[in-house]
Amino acid sequence: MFQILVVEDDKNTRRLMEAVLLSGGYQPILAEDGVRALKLLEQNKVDLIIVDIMLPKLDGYELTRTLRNCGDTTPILMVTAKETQADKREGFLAGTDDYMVKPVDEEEMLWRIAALLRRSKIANEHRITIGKTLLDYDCLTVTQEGRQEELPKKEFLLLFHLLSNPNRIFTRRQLMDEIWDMGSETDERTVDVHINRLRDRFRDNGDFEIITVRGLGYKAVRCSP
Amino acid sequence: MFQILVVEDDKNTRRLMEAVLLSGGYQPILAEDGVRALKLLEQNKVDLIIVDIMLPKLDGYELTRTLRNCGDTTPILMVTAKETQADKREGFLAGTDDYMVKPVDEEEMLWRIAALLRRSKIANEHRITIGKTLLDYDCLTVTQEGRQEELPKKEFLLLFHLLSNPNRIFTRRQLMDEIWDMGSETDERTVDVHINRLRDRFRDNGDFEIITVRGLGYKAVRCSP
DNA sequence: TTTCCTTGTTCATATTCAGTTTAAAAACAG
DNA sequence: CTGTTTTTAAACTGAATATGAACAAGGAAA
Repeated sequence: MFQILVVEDDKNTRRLMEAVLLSGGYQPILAEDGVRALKLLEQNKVDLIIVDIMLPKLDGYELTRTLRNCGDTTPILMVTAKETQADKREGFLAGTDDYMVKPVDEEEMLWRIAALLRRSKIANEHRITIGKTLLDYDCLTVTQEGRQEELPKKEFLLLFHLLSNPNRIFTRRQLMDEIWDMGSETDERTVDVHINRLRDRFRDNGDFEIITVRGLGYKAVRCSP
Repeated sequence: MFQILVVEDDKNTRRLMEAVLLSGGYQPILAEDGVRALKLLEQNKVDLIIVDIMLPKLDGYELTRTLRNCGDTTPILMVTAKETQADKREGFLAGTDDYMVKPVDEEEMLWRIAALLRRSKIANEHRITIGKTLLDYDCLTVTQEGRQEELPKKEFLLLFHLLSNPNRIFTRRQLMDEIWDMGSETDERTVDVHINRLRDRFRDNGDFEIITVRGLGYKAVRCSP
C-alpha cells in the first residue's frame, strides 16, 4: 500500500529491511545502488526512501542532494554504519529527514517511518475509524455498529482514499491516478458514478458524508454529531 | 524568524537550550511545565516544540497527545533522559516527530530541528495564516476560530491571491489573468462582484480587509489589532 | 457449457448552482 | 453639481454534476 524504496548495497541487509517493512505493512522496493534507485523512482510512486550512505556509483549523500535539487521532497531516512557527527552533519545538510545508526532497532525504524509518513501528510493506516464506522483496508470491509459489509474493490478504495484525508479535495484526475491506473484513459464521469453508489450505500450513515466541490472534485467530511 | 517552544522543568537545561537555540538563530520561548506550555502555545505563533517527558502537571506524552488530538500539527521533538525502547515507543505513538536521548549533541539537535522545520514548511506552503484566520489551499476552506467554511472556487482563489501579497494593489486585469484565464474576455465588473461577496462573508472578521483603490483595483490589508 | 450474478463503465437525461451579467443605487473626485 | 467609478441586489445561464438505466466483462454456480 505504501511503497518504500530501500537503497542498500549489502544483500543481507536488504533482505532484512524487506522483511521488516513487510511486517510493518509496507511495500518495499529494493535498489542496490544510487543510479538504480533513481530509475526506480521514475517508474514507481514512492512514499518514502531509506538510504544507506556507502553505495556503489552514487552514494547516499549524492542521491539525496540530487533529489532535493530536483525539487523532490519525498521523505528520506538515512540508515548507515557511519556514526560520526561529521557524517550526520553531511546527511542532514544534503537534505535527509532522519538519520539512524546501524545496527538499528527494527521497531524504532518502523516508528520513525510512521512519523515521517504522518508528517508528509501521507496517511498510513490500514484501518480508519470514523465515529461508529470502521474501514478495513486488508478485508475491503466496512463495519457499522457490528454490521460488516464487503464493498466492491473500486468503491472501497475510493472511499478509503477520501476518508484517509478528510476535508481535503481530490480532483477526479487525482482519484483516477490513485485508484485506477496512472494515466488511465477511462472517462472521468466514472468517478461520479462510483461516488453516487457510495452515497447510496451510506446515505444514513451519520458519520461522514461525501461532498461535491463544483469545478474541482470531491471530499469526505466528518458529520457533526 | 522561527519561534521554538522549549518545555523543560530543569532550569539549567532550559538555560542551555535557550543558548543553543539562540546560537542557531531561533527565538526560544521557555515553559517549565505542560500546562504553562499550552498557555504559551495559545499566545504565540510557535513553529516547533521541544519537549521533555518528565514534567510537572502534564507530562511530555500527555502534552503531545493533547495537541495531536486537537488537530495541532506543530512539529515536536522529544529530548529526554528516558532511553528505553518502551519510552521511545510511547513517544512516537503519542505523535512526536523525533526523539533524542539526553545528553544530546547540541549540533545534531540543531540539524534535526532544521530538518523538521524544512519538512513542515513544505507541508504548509499551501496555507496562509492571518491572525486567527487560516486559508487552506488544498481544501478551499477558511477557518476562523475553529469555524471552518468552504468558499466557492473563484472566491477562494481571489482571496488567496490577495492575501498572499498583502498591501499590494492588483488591478482587475491582473486578477482576471491570474484567477480567470489569461486574456479572459469576461467583464471586469465580475471581479467587483466577487470582491463584494468576499466582503459580505468576512465583514466582521477583524484580521484583514479588502480595500478599494479607486481607479486602480483592490488590495488586502491586515487589520491593526 | 450455459446461466446468472457481481462489478465496472458508458451513455442519456434531469437538475443545480457558481459564475456572470445587468441595472439601479451609492460613493467619490474634480 | 456633474460625470465617473464602485457597490449592491437580483435575475440569468450554461457548464458541471446527479441519476437511472443499459451494457460489457468477468467469475461462480449449475
